[in-house]
Amino acid sequence: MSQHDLRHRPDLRFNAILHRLSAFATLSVAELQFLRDLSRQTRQHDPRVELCQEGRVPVPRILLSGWACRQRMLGDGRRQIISFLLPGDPCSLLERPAVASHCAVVALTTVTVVEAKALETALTANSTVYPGLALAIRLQTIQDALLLQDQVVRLGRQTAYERMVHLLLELRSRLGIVQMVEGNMFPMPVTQEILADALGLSIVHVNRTLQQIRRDGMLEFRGGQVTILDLAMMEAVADWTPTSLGEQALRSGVG
Amino acid sequence: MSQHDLRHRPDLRFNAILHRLSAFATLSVAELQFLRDLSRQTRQHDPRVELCQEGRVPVPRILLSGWACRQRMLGDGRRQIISFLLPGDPCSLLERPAVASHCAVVALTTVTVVEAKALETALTANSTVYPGLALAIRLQTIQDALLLQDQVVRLGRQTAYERMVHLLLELRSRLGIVQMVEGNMFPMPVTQEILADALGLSIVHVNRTLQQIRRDGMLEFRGGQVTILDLAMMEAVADWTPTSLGEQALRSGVG
DNA sequence: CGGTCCATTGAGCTTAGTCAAAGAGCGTGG
DNA sequence: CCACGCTCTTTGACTAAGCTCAATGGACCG
Repeated sequence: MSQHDLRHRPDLRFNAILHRLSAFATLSVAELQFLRDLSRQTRQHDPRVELCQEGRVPVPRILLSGWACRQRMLGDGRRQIISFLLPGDPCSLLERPAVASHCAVVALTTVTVVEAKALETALTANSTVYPGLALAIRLQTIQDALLLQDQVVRLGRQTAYERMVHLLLELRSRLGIVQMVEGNMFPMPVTQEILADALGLSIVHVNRTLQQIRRDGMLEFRGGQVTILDLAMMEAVADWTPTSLGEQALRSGVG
Repeated sequence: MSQHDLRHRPDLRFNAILHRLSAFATLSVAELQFLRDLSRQTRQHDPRVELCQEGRVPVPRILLSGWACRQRMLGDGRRQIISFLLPGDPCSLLERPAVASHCAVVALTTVTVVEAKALETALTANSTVYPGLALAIRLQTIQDALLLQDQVVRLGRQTAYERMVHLLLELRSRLGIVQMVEGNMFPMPVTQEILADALGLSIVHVNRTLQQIRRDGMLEFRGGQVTILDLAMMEAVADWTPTSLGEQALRSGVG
């Protein structure tokens, strides 16, 4: 299968960062050029590689392609995925060492990352040089906090079925920003074990829940691709609100 | 009973803000005076009052006494408490409207709050006037993010028993910063329903879990006061790490 | 004294977890 | 080309954590 071709064409990979950041602020020509220069130096990592180790001083990066996650391990091996990092997402960029080092960032698929040290120094040294980038990164951080609140609600007060649907809606929404949703399809390159660790469920239960959702005609899930069949039903099931992602709130909060 | 006397003596109430902020940064005499002036104007609210409504433009405040929480409601009435706000905690201070308006802030007890608009303007206008306060507030925000990660791990991967112990350790640790832990006792002025909504459990199960913890000799819980009896056992049960609160990480991240 | 709010208890049920085994898909090497 | 091993998905049977419903008891208050 070649469903990943699109995501691995270099120009479109770069688009992930571009789309993500320009979704949050209007970027000047100079800023776009800066990002372009930045993304010349990419590095690849295999699945399971720790991009940031828990307790280590973090290196600022931006994810170009592939999926990663922030995660925490309990003493006996239980894992909780705090959040997913999708193409275009910065990772420990302009974060205090304290926050970044508090949980590990791990590649879930093969990932391409950009070293963003230059961006970080440019922004901390003089915040007026790239005002658009500064704003975009700040809003990105806010988005992050909102998603974390959603995660808490999911884990605390939603059933397995609702959790799964809600997470899929979140991923669809976020992938849409970086143009990775085509029609009602989007890539989903993770195993059911990973979904289990994100949703606080067992692998077996994730499997059965997904089957139920498919049987109810809400979506298809084959070959690493999700196809939404009944968006309205999914939104009703998951108690989804458009502001759940914070897009509208973000825009209104800027002006 | 008069176990709340201490917390209602004005000078000690003020100490909450003082303790909280000076735990994160060394404050100058001018900064201390600024806080003192700020806390002249206090306002009281009853339990269940919404300090910030979901979707409204938030007013920057600091909690002087009493407990509050950030919460989100689902369409059918289910409630999830995102985080507890304790004395000394700022509430939508220097937060983007987007984040603050995404969930409601509700008083859990009678609360005294300080309007912190003046602090916010002072910090945004010129960040060099009160460098200590600016740093303290920034670190406070970081602390918040770390606690949210802890909450995700609790809800996602810990049992009811572990969750409860872990939350109690978190509260003890946070109350310690504002000098509200005396020996191994601290105030716990919330109902079991509130604990349930914070921990993603039912009221009944919270009740049984607390009983089990008491029976196991880890703590006592009477008259709105918790007494820790076996801290080591609690830390072992909850997989507690000293950096869980981020205190150490915070300090190391500053220098 | 009745009312209200909260804690507690019991019984039965449901959701989700565990254990174990069987397919399915894929890459590799013979 | 096929067999093997690996990883991931799927299924069944059973278990257990936690929920719901319903009732009781205790404390406080007007």
